[in-house]
Amino acid sequence: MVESGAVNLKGWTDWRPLALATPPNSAVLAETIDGGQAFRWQRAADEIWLGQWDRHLARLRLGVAGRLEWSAATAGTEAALSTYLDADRDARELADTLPWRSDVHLAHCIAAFPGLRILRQPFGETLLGFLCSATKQIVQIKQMMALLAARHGAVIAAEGATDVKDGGEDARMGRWSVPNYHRLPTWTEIAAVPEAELRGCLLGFRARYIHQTALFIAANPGWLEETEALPYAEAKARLVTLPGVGEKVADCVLLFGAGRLEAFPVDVWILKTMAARYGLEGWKPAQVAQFGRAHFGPLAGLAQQYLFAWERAEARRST
DNA sequence: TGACAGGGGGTGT
DNA sequence: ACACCCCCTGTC
Repeated sequence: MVESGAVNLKGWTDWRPLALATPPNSAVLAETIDGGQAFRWQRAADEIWLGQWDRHLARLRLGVAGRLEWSAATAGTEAALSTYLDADRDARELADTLPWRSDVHLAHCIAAFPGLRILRQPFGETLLGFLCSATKQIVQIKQMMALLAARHGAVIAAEGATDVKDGGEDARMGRWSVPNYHRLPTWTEIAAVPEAELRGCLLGFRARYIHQTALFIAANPGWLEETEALPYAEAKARLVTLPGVGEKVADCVLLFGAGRLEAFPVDVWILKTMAARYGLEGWKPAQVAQFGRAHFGPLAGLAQQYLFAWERAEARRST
């Protein structure tokens, strides 16, 4: 347990507007931050989201006139949030460059989720999240991340606000302590954690992959940063050399953690929807990925996210 | 209320 | 193709 560097904070800043050319509605906001790109957002109250990334702790809500508003408990979070949400780019303009004019289904997906964004998360954290993702649903991945942070990540904040309940494991264990917020462990920190303890964070067989990846990254300083800076194809080629990282995970890391919108992750959902909607029955994941990049173009990853959001909504409707 | 299957956003062999 | 882990969810 890492306890050094604790910062006691007085509380949250006032709510302030975050300028977005195309703000999301409530459902699109949820889909953006809690729809499978990121795994560290939770509903703190009705229509208020609490999220963590890097050393930041922030809240989001939709205010009057549908304005997105933020409040932070950490320093420097406004600029970091702007980067995280890729706020300088207009989601509608980006979507408009997709080939929706010749693709009716894509047009429906875009219309259904106006303002959907691709996040720009910290690269290392994104890698950790998607190493956890194999055959796991979002709710389970979020549990793994919460446990990794609570047990092995440095404390980033301790605050006594009453509008946010569970800061992590402490509350679940019924202790009296004020909830602390922890950042995710760095790769160097993970490298120092025995694999058995990682398993204790519900990682299952992923513990071995994460442990070995951590050892490699710790032994090769700068490797992650160099990888993030490389062109898409080279960065992906490097990522897939890590244990537990295949094509799908590498594409997710580059799409959601490096702003490489040409990355087109193909999971079982996309495989199914592409088969059904684009007549690709029997195609293999690599073939569907090639089709996706060719059909959707340089922002194929954004198209993928619209299709994914549509399928998730469809699945919810049928239950 | 509690046990019991079934299946899960992949990767490696 | 199948093992890898084991938690979540729905069901009886």
